[in-house]
Amino acid sequence: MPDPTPRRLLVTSALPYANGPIHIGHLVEYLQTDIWVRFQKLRGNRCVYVCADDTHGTAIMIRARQEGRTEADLIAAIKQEHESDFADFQIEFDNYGSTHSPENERLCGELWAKIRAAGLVTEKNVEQLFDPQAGTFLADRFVRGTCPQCGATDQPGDNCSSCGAAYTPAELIHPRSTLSGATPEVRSAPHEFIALEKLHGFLREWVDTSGALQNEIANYLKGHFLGSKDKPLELRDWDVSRPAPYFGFEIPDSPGNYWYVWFDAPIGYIASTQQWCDKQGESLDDWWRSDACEIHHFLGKDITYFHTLFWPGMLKTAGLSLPTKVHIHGFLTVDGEKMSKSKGTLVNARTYLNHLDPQPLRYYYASKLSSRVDDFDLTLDDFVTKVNTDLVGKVVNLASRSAKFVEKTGLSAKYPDDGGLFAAGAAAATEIAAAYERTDYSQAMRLIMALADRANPFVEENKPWALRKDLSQADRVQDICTIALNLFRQIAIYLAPVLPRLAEQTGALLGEPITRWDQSQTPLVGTPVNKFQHLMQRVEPEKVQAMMEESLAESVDKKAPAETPATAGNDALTAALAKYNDGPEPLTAEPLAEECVFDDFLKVDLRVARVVEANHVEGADKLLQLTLSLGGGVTRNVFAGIKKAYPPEELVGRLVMYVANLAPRKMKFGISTGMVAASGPGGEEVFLLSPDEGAKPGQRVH
RNA sequence: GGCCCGGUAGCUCAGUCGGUUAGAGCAGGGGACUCAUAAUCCCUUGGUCGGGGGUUCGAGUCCCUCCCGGGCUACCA
Repeated sequence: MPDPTPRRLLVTSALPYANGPIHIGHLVEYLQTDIWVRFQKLRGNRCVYVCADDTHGTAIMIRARQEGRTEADLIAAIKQEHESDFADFQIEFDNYGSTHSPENERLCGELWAKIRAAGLVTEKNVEQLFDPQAGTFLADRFVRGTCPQCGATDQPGDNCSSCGAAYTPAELIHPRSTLSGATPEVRSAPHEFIALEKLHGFLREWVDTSGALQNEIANYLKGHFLGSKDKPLELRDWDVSRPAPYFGFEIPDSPGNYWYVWFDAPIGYIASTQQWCDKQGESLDDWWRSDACEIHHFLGKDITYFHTLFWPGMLKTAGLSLPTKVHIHGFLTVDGEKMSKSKGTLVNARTYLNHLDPQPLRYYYASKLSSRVDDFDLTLDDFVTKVNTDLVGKVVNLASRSAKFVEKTGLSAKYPDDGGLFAAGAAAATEIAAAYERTDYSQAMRLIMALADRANPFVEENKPWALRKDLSQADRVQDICTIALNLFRQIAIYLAPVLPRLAEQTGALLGEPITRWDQSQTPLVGTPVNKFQHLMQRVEPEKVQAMMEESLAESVDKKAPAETPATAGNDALTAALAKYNDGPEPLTAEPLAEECVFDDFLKVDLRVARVVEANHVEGADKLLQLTLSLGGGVTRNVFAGIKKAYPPEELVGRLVMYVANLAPRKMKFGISTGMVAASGPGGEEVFLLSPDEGAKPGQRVH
């Protein structure tokens, strides 16, 4: 049952920022959207899914600078990563663009002109901190200093994490730029503002009556920004420009000023549509200036503000279509906690893919997502059991237990009496479709699994494996498997938006591709059945474990270099570091080794040992021969390359660090058993390690 | 502090307009089966629906209040 008249739908996901990789939190949104888009296409609707990288702003500019490359270079590389991550998660965009595109620049200019013509633009001077060393204005988060209220040091530029006071970065005592460590100065520059308050009436009307927003979102907007009807709040002017230098588009009628990233980002939706239109020979007006086209935005609750006030305001002023629906989702937690880099729970898409197939995550998210703004939890144990039980145990099992019995005969010519199972499944299509339509995927998944729960007992009761032994029952076996496979196929169709690969494989198995929702209404009969192949692998807990470990390892790797500039933020630490002024050469010469686990460390048996003899070695330039005591009369013979740094007589009696279980090594002058630990590049610069007073020979170091 | 969302079985969650003995899946226990990726099927244990009060013939559901968790926001509603 397709919709009576095909709808035209333009669908967007929020634009990921070109400053980092896609992680499993982002994926909630792209998977939610992709499932919806696939559902719409399966239903026969005309649906176009556009997205783009969000590339502008100070953060990108700074990062490019730090990495010594151009912004264009940086954002091109990130875009490639993003696109391959999405593709490998089976997220299919009709167009994936960039906000740094000619189409976007042109459209920004067009919208800007309309907004200016409507009299909404005002100019005001803004005092902002300027980093004289980096030569750039500083966003609040690039400034840290001492809280003017409570005196806590190293606080962010907008509010104090200690006492909660709110202030401007200019009010900080001892402010410092986190970019250069320099003391910023206050500079004044003209900024362009959009007077949103002039659209107050329109926005209130839209929030109240358009039906585009979830209830809780409408409440939130009224509570925080619009105010109640009898007690309206004033909408603040929106600062939409940034002075140079800024990576973005220069405002044509305000030279030296650039559009703020949040001005050009949503316009990126239109620009991406434009690119798609150009490729398809379509007209942009049919998508952005047509009542016949629905516009659906999917985004996270963190950016509600931009998409539900500014964006409709901009669209309205520019004479473009308003969003039909803004689908706002909550955040992902992992094992009940906020995702955290340091805990490794903020798993990158690529890290996931290194260990697991995308379909389990697609299904798991679907089974948890509703049309509400609630957060939901990725419970790792639950993830494993749910996916394995539902998809492998129930759904795929239907095919895998019946397909091979009909490999030779194919499906029965006529659909047999199944006691109404297929018809009941067909009837469920309406309810399942309605759940998908309102993005209540968890409900859809429950309804679909209920079908699988009815199909398996059918196979159980009819025992094709037993009947098969009786040749006279061959037709009956074929009938039973025809039913089982059709029930399976019906489920695969319903799951196709979530599990596109399974749908493809099902199409291949039964010789008819799954392309339309209404294929669920008619059983397949009289067609051959291909050789059955595994349709899905179960999720092994060990792989999930390995993924989490890799994720944790990544977060540790990245932390070390990132912390170097970040120390500029901490007064006491900065002072301490300055006092000792240790240079970077040793670390540079020999970077930190790959992480190992404690068990790895334990493999090395480090012991305290006493040097009881130390002798020159005849004919050796660098070596001394040492006899080490581990106490209790246990001694070891070691050749150590420390001759140029230590005269033997100075060594006798002292304690050293001894690598006790190193495999003995035959040398020109004898066998060396283990080694003495020392640092330094070698030659005269060798520094033996010794334990503090009190250590005893033979003690293990750990 | 304000606002919003939650609290239902060990876990993850359904529960329509207030309507009979509160449901599912997983986990636990017992059994069956052996076609299927140790998959499947049948039976089964388990809940003062966060506490208290109220409205009602009847409350998981509506109202008040308190407690707990999460989110947003911040001296402004």
